[in-house]
Amino acid sequence: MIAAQTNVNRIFHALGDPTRRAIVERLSVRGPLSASALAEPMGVTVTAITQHLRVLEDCRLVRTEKVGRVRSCRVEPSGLSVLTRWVDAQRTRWERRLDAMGAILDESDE
Amino acid sequence: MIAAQTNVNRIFHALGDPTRRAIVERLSVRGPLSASALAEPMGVTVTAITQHLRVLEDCRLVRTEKVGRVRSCRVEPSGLSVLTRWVDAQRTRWERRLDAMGAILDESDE
DNA sequence: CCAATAGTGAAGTGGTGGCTTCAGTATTAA
DNA sequence: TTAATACTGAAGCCACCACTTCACTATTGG
Repeated sequence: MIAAQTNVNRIFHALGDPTRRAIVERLSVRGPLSASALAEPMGVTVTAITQHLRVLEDCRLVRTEKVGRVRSCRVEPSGLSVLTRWVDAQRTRWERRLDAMGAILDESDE
Repeated sequence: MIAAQTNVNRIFHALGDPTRRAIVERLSVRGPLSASALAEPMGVTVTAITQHLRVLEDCRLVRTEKVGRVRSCRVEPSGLSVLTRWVDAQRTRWERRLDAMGAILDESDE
């Protein structure tokens, strides 16, 4: 529970940065890419990309693997489910509240 | 398009902050709340809440209305759909890429 | 009217985070 | 072996942002 909470925290924080979101988007379209391949069109240093990759990997949004001297990066699509689960939870709570309000109104009708 | 992009930006940034996410969560469970009612259990000043509310309102995650001297706040559930749309888009792209890879493999099989 | 309540605006502070440079390591190519 | 490539670690810089305090306005209850 608490672990899940902190993971929600980290995922939202991770995707709150445009560059990191761009990395995820890019990895979704083009397949596995190296760090330098990611850096090139983004206008940042490879060092910056490495740092972002660490963040994305920590919250399991991206999986990387070092083969030889190049780090191969790919999305971990299941990582996004944390996001959908959070959104769905909000929706459920919201609807539940509406239902409860409806029940109260019905009651006062009787 | 670009407007949508910047809105995605703002929504992710808005929800990247734990306090703001707590506000959204709390408003989903308990109905409309005042700024001070939001501040009380969060351990922050009412001023801080006001600032957060402005951010949440700017990206249409929350709707507030000042009645008398109290600002009544409620969630705008449609605001979260931007989030689900983004996640779905990533999933679609990812699956499309897998399909394309499959097609290539099929081709080389012939 | 007076006091209490609810919120707002401005300004300042501290911390975090994204980015850079630079100096290094490990791998690959010639 | 030498040179080039691909990345990594450390350290520093700077901008942003969450938060505070303080002074103020607007509303409401006695």
